[in-house]
Amino acid sequence: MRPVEFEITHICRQSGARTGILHTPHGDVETPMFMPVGTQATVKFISPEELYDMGAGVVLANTYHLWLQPGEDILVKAGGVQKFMNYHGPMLTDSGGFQVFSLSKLRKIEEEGVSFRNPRNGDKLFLSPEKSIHIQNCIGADIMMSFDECIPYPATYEYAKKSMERTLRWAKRGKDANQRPDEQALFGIVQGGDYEDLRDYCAEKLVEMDFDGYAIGGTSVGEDKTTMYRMVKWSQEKLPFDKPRYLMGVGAVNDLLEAVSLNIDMCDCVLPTRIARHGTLMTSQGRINISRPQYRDDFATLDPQCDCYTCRNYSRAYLHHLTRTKEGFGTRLLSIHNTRFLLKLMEEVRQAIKEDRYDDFKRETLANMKFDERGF
RNA sequence: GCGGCUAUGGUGAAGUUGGUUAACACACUGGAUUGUGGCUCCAGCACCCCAGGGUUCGAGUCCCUGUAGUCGCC
Repeated sequence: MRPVEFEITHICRQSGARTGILHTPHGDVETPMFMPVGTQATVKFISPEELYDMGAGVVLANTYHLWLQPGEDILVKAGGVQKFMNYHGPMLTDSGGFQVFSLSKLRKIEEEGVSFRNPRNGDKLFLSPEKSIHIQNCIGADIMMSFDECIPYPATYEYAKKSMERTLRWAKRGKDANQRPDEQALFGIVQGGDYEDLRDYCAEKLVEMDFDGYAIGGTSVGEDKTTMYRMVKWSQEKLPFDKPRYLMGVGAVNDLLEAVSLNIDMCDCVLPTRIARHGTLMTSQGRINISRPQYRDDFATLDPQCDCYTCRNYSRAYLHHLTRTKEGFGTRLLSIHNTRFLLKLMEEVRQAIKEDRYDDFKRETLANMKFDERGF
């Protein structure tokens, strides 16, 4: 018995997309799903109670950030991240691989691991597959991620190949280092840039190592949509059908809908919470920047089709006012809305799959939302 | 009434011995944001320096008059 088991519940006769249930030590969640990101053991501005209320399932936390602060020893003393932050649903930790890519200019990637500087204070840091898994064991989330290298786009074939092969070796080392394989699942991550044979090979080798699930990494790093969807497609062709597939870092509406068509079961993204902090909202009629002057005296509901706490209780004019005055409550209300918006979108996705009309749903949803090519 | 001081965009204000595209900040208006450095980043925003006249090759910068504000005195 694995710590995390995946059960496919329906395959859409129209699209081939699937619904499933992810069974975790902290409860079952339906897929396809969107996972809110709580980097520092909190989804910024949203309480655990609010997360339950809006139907959140898996919540992410970040190995890199929790390692630096408060430190993995504190997580152990707390009895794991769920107890620490009082969120009792399933959780997943990213390995820190992406942070090495995104936060640090001064880094040196070697076979043993990655040396880099803490961009905040200049401290010398070193992260390796073993160390990442050790910290993730301390954090204690239901699902852990392999420590991988996320390469930029574009990358040469030679570099993408070299990096992908190293990511495979790191995946093996991380798997061997896992001290709690019966309590915490571990996912492998497919890399390989935008090269079909590399993605294909990487997936095949990861499957030989037999992970609990498989993720697709190295996307949303500056490539265009067509390239990204190709990368996803190439990555998952060799993946076992009955294992969960996780597309990392994707949260634009059109990307989520396309990912589901490609049999992706899980996605996570900072997008809804990050853009909320800057006043941008996703609604059923398209994107809104609530700070614009036109909303000053707009007393309508933010999104009449949304059932979130914000839309049930507050007007656009009030949200505009809170945003202009930089009140923290405004940030909370906008973050709640955007997060619920994507969770609800995925509820509708699952319903459409179960009713064998996912292609129709995707087409109509994109038409109604009038998002631009970015998809939000 | 007399004397001094000041007068630059929506706001606070830089503007060197008069010399080119009027600093900076805030506000404002757009935009960005995809495995999170929350309160960020990028861009735009004074056809003109209270009004009028003068000196000068050239004036926000010098001179005169007016106006407004401000302080002091009667």
